[in-house]
Amino acid sequence: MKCVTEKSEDRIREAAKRVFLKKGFDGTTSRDIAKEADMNIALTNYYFRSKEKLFLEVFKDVLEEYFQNMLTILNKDIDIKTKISEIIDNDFYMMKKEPDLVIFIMNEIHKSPQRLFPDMSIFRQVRETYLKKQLEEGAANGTLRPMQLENILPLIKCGVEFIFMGKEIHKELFMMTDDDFAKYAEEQKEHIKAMVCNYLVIG
Amino acid sequence: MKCVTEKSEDRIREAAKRVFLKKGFDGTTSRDIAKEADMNIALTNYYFRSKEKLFLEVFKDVLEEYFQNMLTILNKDIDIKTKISEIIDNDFYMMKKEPDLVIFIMNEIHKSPQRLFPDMSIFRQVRETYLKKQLEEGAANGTLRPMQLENILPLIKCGVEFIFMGKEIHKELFMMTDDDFAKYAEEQKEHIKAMVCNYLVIG
DNA sequence: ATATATTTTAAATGCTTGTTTAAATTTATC
DNA sequence: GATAAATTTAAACAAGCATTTAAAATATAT
Repeated sequence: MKCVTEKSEDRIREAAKRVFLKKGFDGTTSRDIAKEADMNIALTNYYFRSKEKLFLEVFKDVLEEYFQNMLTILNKDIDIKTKISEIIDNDFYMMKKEPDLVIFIMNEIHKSPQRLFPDMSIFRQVRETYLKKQLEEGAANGTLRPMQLENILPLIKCGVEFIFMGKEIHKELFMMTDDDFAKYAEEQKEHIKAMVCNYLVIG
Repeated sequence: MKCVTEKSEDRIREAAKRVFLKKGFDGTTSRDIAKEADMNIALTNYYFRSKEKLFLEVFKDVLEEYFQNMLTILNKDIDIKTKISEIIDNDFYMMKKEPDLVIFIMNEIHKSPQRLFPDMSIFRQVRETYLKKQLEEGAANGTLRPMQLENILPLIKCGVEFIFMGKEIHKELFMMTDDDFAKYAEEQKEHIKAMVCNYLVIG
């Protein structure tokens, strides 16, 4: 049933995002997208010229969605333990809200990296956050273990993202139900916070 | 050019593994596999009945390859710091040797978990290793922070696997060449070892 | 050497793919 | 309200898909 208040182009873009996230580029057909948007198949090419171009638009949005909230937190003027905790909490929230997002990004970039990095100004923004300055100052005055942004950031993010990307294999491996997993993930989140802070913050 | 000493069935299986790992199930065609094996297209179905059945055979092998070396290390009678170090080194070695393996497993299971867990006796073996006993004893005598296998194991594995799965995005994000990344990954490996050991081992 | 079974082949099957066409319909402009 | 532009539609396109067929080639057994 069509929502008349919304532009067709946006309807297609949003439908495409849902389908691409779930099935990946190779697993998605133009007809899947048209059906999800409840529109004629020809309209996907009328508005976006090709499946490829539609995908690139969606992918750019998805990649920015992945970085945007983290970027805001990285630039906050808060102490570094709180910052790490907030990044991890945000990651946790994101993985629950959009369980397909990270594995989708990882997989699509892994399969064809060259095609997916056109401008990506968001990358520069991640490189130049306030956290970087905090790390330098902390290392200089001896409160933090000397580490670069590229070393600490993956340590912060990998824990939560890894168990959610591998949710089904972790469930099977450790014989967990969905409820078990939810409780397990909460435990794991606190372990990660403590482990990373213990390692980075001296004393 | 055909290798006459090798059975056709095995040639197809090995070609299929290479292509599936690189392109995923959806991105792989039967013709891709036949071409990689340098054999007639009809032979894939002559020996394996369907692309799906061939994939399931390959996937089972790949999943066992993922767990097998780790399983051996988990059962070694060595102290727990050494054990963690060996698991991480092994992960590192595996990611360099088979860069597509982990993201492939994660992605395929994420997309359709139910179809990929038939018997999986390897999972039980992972659950019942000597490490589990070491964790219980260490927690009992106060040398280790009390943790379950399902909590510590992902912490050990996520660091290395995460940066290699996201190799291309990390290269782009932090403006690294392949050589830069190789050095960076070595650094990161040592950070992970130290961080996990510091957290698990008391004192 | 001949008969049988196995393996390989080229060709064809019917179906799905991304994309395009041209006509029909709706919307905007004067 | 007529005309032009934008949008939507059903239908078709060629190409590629997984799979099957039946004949040819090869290996095996008698």
